[in-house]
Amino acid sequence: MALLSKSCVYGIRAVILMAIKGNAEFMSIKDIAEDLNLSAHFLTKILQQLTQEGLLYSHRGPKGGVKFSRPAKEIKLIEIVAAIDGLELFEECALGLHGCGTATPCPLHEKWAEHKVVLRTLFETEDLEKLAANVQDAGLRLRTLSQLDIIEFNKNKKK
Amino acid sequence: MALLSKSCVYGIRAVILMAIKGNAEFMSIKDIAEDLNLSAHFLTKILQQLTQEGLLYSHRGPKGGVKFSRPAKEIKLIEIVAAIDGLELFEECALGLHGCGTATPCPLHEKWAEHKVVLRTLFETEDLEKLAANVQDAGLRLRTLSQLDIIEFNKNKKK
DNA sequence: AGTATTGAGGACTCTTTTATCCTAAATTAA
DNA sequence: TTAATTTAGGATAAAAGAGTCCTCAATACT
Repeated sequence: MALLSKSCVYGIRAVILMAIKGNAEFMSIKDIAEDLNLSAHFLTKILQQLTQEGLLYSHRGPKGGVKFSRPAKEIKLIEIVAAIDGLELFEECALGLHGCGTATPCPLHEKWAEHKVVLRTLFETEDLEKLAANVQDAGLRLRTLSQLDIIEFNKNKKK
Repeated sequence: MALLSKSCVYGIRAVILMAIKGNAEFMSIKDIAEDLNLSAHFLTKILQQLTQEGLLYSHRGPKGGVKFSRPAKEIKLIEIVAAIDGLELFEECALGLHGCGTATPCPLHEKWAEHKVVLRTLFETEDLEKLAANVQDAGLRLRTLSQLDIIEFNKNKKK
C-alpha cells in the first residue's frame, strides 16, 4: 500500500510543476502531461477535480489551460490531497473500525490518533511555493520515469 | 485512501482476537471469521499469508486451525503489515518517485523521510499482546459491523 | 464564418483488490 | 475404514482504481 493514490501523486506533481513555472497565464494540461510523462487525458480528469474544488481556474480554447485560483504560497498540500483522495487518511481509524473514537477506541486508537495529527500537520504546513522551491534547489525531477528511463537510472546506479 | 488495505486490517483484527483468546491450541479460522463477522474463505486466504511468512502455524482436520508460532508478546504489528501489505508504506517515497533518496530527494523527501521513521517505529513498537490488552481494557469491539449494526450504532449515537 | 485548440465529460478497457465458491488434501475420531 | 472437519489453493465474480479514446463545448485567431 502506498500512502497516496496514483491519481493524487500525479495531481501533486502537476501542481508543483505549475508552481515552478510560476505562470500567470493559463498553462495547457497537455504540456504539463508531457513534462511529467503522463497521459494528458488522464491528467485532465485529475486536474478537473482540482478545478471543481475551486483550487484551479480552467479555460478552454487556444491559450487555454489551467492556473491557480490563489497564489501558490497560499495553497497547502493537504488541499490537493483532500480534493483527490479525500481526508480519510487523516481522519479515520487505522483499523477501519466504524465508530472508533475517544469513547470506544480501537486497539491502535490512541497511538494512531496522536500520529494522525503529526501527519496532518505535515500536509497542512507544506505549500506549493515551498515545494516548488525545494524541487528547484535540489535540481530534481518530477517526471514519471518510463521503462527506458528506469533502465538508464539503474545503469548509472551501478557505476 | 486508507493507510492499510482491507486484507491487512482483517489480518490484524484476526491476530488481535487470537491474542485475546490466548489459546495454546489451534483456533479454527471459521470461528475467528464468525467472531469478526467476516467471510471465512476470505480470512483463510489472508491468514495463509501469515502462515507462509512463518508467523502462524496451521493444522488441518478436526481440532485444526491456526496458532502463533511465537508468543504474541514477541510478534510486532509491523510483521503482520509486512506479510500482507509489504513495507512500501515505510520505505517508499510519498510521491512515488522512482529513485527518490538522499542524493536526489523529491520535494517532500526530507519531511516524509523523518515522518516515515516515526510511523515505522509506531508499528514496530506495538506487539499483539499489548494490543489485545488494550482491546480488553477498553471493552472494545473488533467485529466488522453489518449494515444492521451500523443502523443500531447510529441510533445510539443520536441519543 | 471557419478552423484549430483546449478543457469537459462520457464510454469503455485493463488491472488490482476484494470476495465467493468449489474441490483437494490432511487429519481426527468413531 | 469411514465420516466429519479443517486448511490449501484454484477458478471465478464483483468492485474499485487506473488508463485510453472519442465527442462535445468553449474560445481565439484568421
